[in-house]
Amino acid sequence: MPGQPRNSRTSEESRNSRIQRQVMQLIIDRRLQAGALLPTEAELMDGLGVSRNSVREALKALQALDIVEIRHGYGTYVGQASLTPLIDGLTFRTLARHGHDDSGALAEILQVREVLEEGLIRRVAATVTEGELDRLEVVVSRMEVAGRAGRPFPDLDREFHELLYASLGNDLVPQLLAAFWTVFRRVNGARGRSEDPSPSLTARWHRDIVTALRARDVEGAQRAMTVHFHGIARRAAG
Amino acid sequence: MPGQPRNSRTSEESRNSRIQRQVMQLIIDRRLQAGALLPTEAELMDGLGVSRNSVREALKALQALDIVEIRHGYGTYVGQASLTPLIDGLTFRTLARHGHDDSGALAEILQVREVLEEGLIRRVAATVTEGELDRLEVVVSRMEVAGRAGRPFPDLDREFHELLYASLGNDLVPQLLAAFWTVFRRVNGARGRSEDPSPSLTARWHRDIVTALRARDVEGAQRAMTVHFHGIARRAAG
DNA sequence: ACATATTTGTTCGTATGTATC
DNA sequence: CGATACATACGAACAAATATG
Repeated sequence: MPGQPRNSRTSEESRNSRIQRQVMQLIIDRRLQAGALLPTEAELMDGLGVSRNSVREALKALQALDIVEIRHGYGTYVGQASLTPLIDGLTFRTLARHGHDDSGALAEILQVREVLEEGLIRRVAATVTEGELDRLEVVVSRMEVAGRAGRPFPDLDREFHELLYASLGNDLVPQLLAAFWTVFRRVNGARGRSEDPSPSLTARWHRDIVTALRARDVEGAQRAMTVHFHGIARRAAG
Repeated sequence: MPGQPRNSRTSEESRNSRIQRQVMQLIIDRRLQAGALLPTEAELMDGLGVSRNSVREALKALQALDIVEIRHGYGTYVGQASLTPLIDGLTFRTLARHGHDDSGALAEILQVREVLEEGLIRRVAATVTEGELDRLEVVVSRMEVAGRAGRPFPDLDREFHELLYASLGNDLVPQLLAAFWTVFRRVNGARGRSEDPSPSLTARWHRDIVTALRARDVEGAQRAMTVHFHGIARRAAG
């Protein structure tokens, strides 16, 4: 039976996480932006007074968080700090926790997406420009073409929702939604569920959203979004 | 000038990420739950046909994602797959991208929280039980005590919002909100901003939320939540 | 096209710290 | 207390990828 970790001396941080912290601090202190070149492993060894293996283990951990990006034979760069770790974590968590037959975890993700998008669509209705609506309509038209042919259109779906929230000027929003979207799709795919049983119906949901936005009908837009999500949920539950 | 990575042979996965994937697959395939003991490094070496260092680097990466948990001298366990990586990533991203003086990144996080909680509170109003309301009221009372003494109460605040969404039965929701909350607090703290300039006001916002919920006043609850967030935003902008 | 320097990737050996029995 | 099993850490060497001349 494992007890709590010993930790004899007080506030002793593990070597590895200390190095991770130091590298992050180095990036912040030197104002390094994404894509900037980091010190080499050898320089970090000297600067931090640890072995190469320790440096490498810390860098691997930071790479998993997309805080650094390592290129074989060239160097280590400051990473994008994207939400990739969230995608990986949520995907794993969903597959590992509920085995291979439960859909409860997917429903949780879907509920978060639904709440977010229902709230966001109201704000979008106030800020979206005619130009953005035109671009959205182009995407919807392509959805309808695919839908009539019975072809699913995951990329168009993703593009639609990304375009939709561009006018908010909040970079976190589209990344977060894209993360949830990706997890949903990955887990659904890993369970062998069909991609989109009725593309034409999905296309119409999106058409309804644009129509309501064009009319600056806040309530209607939110209602259309709700319908959209209830449609997804019904499929996922089956 | 660095170009794009070579990647001569198509679909070549790096060794390290392959090992990571294999370990995750092992957990899923064996139906290992959080806290379960994983094979030792030596066993993984044999099983995957790679050296100890490669195994260790992969495990460190998985540890950063909270997919495994490594205990010195004892063994490696399946992790909680919490949202810790999201917290770390968002904190770093906020501090690194906007330097030390901008509050735009904090505003983005706050907007996501606001949209989420405004949407969630409406659902809570329909599902929350009297017992849960009682517990919420206890927390609020303690807030008011602290508020009258001028003491900030970050832990009570966190507990309130966690309790609030418990009735939804969606485990992801409180974890996600807690993650945003932690990032906000950490970044705000790293910038030397005062914790909560007027605790008594904060306490009243929470009181108003409970009062509206008790009356099953959906609109009022959402309005109270909006007021709460606008208050936070006003402070963060200063 | 070739050689070379630089940088990361991988492996091995060894020693040390930590928990269990 | 010792014995055992395990993770942690360091150092050295070679392999592979990349850039430069």
